[in-house]
Amino acid sequence: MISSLDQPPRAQKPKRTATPAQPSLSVDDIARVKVLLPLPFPGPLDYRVPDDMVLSPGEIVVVPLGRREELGCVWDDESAAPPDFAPPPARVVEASKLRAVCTRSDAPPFPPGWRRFIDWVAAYTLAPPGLLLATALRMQVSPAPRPALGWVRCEMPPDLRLTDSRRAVLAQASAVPLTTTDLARMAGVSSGVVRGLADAGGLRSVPMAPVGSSPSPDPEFAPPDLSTEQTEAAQVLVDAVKADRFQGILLEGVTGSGKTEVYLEAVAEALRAGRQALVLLPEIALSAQWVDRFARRFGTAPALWHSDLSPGLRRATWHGVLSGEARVVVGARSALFLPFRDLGVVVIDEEHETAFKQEDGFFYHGRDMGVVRASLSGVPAILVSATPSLETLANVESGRYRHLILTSRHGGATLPSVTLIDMRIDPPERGTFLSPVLVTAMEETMARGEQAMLFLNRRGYAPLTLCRSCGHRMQCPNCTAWLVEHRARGILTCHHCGHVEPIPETCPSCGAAGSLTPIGPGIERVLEEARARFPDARILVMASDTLGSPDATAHAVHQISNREVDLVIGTQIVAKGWHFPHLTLVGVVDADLGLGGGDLRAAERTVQLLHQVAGRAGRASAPGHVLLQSYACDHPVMLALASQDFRAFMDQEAAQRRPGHWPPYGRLAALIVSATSADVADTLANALGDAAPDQPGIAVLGPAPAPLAMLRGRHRRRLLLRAPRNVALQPILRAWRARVTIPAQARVDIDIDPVSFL
DNA sequence: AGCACGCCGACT
DNA sequence: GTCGGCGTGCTC
Repeated sequence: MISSLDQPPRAQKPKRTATPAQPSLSVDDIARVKVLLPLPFPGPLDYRVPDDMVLSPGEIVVVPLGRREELGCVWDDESAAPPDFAPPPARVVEASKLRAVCTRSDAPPFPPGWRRFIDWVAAYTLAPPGLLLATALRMQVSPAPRPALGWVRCEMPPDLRLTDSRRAVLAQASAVPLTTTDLARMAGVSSGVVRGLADAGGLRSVPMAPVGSSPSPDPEFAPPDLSTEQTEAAQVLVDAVKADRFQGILLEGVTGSGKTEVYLEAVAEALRAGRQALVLLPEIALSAQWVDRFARRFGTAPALWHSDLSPGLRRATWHGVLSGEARVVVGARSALFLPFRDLGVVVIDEEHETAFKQEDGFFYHGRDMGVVRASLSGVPAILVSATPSLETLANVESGRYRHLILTSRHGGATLPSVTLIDMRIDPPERGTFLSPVLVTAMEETMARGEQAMLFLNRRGYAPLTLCRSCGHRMQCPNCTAWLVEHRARGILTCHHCGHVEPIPETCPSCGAAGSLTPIGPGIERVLEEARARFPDARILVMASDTLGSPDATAHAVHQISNREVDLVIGTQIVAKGWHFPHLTLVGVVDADLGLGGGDLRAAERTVQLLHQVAGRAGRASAPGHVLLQSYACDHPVMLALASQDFRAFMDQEAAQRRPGHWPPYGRLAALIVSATSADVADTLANALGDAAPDQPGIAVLGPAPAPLAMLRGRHRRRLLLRAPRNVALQPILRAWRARVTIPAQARVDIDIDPVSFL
């Protein structure tokens, strides 16, 4: 739904040729350059080039600014953003006003594809380009670069005690040094195991070689054993990489169909061509199993990129990407902003995931920007999903993307059966949340020695705490949200701002003692019920707040694969692409949960999430079964899940969105007004409402209090702009914003292509 | 983002 | 009379 796809950004393709640009001579015969500073300016500033200096775009320079000096990046004379949404040109500063560049750094320049991407994203999202440069510069800065140590295999001391975890570590260790973290992650154990093994003499420590000299992934290391269907799809992807031009390709395949193995062939082709590959994952939690698969295919681990890399590794990876020596990067959406020198392919795995949408400070969609990144580099973008987003399907339908489909599960496994449990007919006993039908199925599954999973996308014990005497509801002081009880920790907490308070003895409103009652189930409460019903079952809880680190997640996954667990109870995190071979039953505790709230994409999202959860069942030989507890069994979402006819469901969604020009058949932008005072927020929101654009075809909704009217102590109001697809929103939004004065205490954030309506 | 300038309250 | 609060405004 982004205009790049209407008008693919022209891949100005003097790629692979580092054009040492001529410093442009202006009419007044003074050499000037544009320099982008890491500051929230509307664009780059002009500087004079000293006579004895030659500068090329992308180079890092020090320039004077006011009475201080700043680091900046020599910028291109022309914005790479298409004219329909590029910012208006800045007025030219008189030659006599120009100040001279101080010094030029020897650091390698930022590549042209990267610069075009920064320009494009800034123009598209209405973010100051300097702030994007600022994040890029921050990425490479490391306060404490310390020489990392890695572990390699060595001769075993004869008295070494071997445990299962230690064996797993040894199986991953080789002559290639791996850091403690990576080794633990790959083995699915905690880093303590690695340390313990090393202390016992089972591993030898060597200084890590710099990233550049680590072995490149070898495209011929272990070619996969693919089915006919997979081979055909892989060939198309390989050809697309060979073709070396932009092309959008949707790789759709049922859960367990081996999509990863297929797109890794595109990565292999990029490697053969001596180029780089970027694989975007929605959340890095997926990376442990992913890295494992990658290493089996290519003989070495890829470079990882996510927010909590150690500073040293981050810096090394950043420079490896810039020098071209880091060949494959797998990362979260921020990896888009790495300065790839010679990108050969971009893969966006789980493209339907809303986790790709960044809405923190500045707003962009990682999936869409991934496509733009590929497009600006003139290379294919491969979007991968079992349940593609409506946006991507619309691009397929209109012929902008090519469509590859994998219809069968890999290795002969069959898709799970999906059955609805009508909670109006088979309700759970009073005070419990599992229907007798589900309980029976769980008993039978575990009796067969197979694993079961319960899914509930709600952390904590209960989502609402209510006083039975006066009806008071425990609410967050900073947000328009209920406080969620976490019984294990004895607290009430807000899932939006992190506010924590102890569970009070008496009602804070009427003072009644023992009257506070938990309402509704959270995952802890389901655990309590499961423990009571299955006292002998080995139960594992998987929730983002109980797992904490990637290490802990990997360990949990390992336990499940190893059959150390009978029952898994989890939130959203269990829906990721995990492969659990012994899991045959999935019970969804509250299938209706995501449907409330009036969100445009609530239905689509629920189908995608629940289908993804269902896909965890029956991935090996034993068939899988999925039971959905619902009070709305005739809802289109439930019918789609039961029939597994997603195409019909998506067609229906499309038919609902098309007439009103809702995405992907129209464009949306949200203006989020926020201020510490409700008055200031209201005044500004109303002023924006009065100054709203008045053009045929363009609708403005609001201002209205944001669904979370107060968040982290700030009052929020929203306005929504809707326009037909062929209208670029950016000029309209720029003009709109310029018509009002934004007081210093308030902020207006612009969210182009909003996904969440919070 | 910094760092100015600028215009109103309690201090040597 | 000055030191200093942080409210607008500029930086090529």
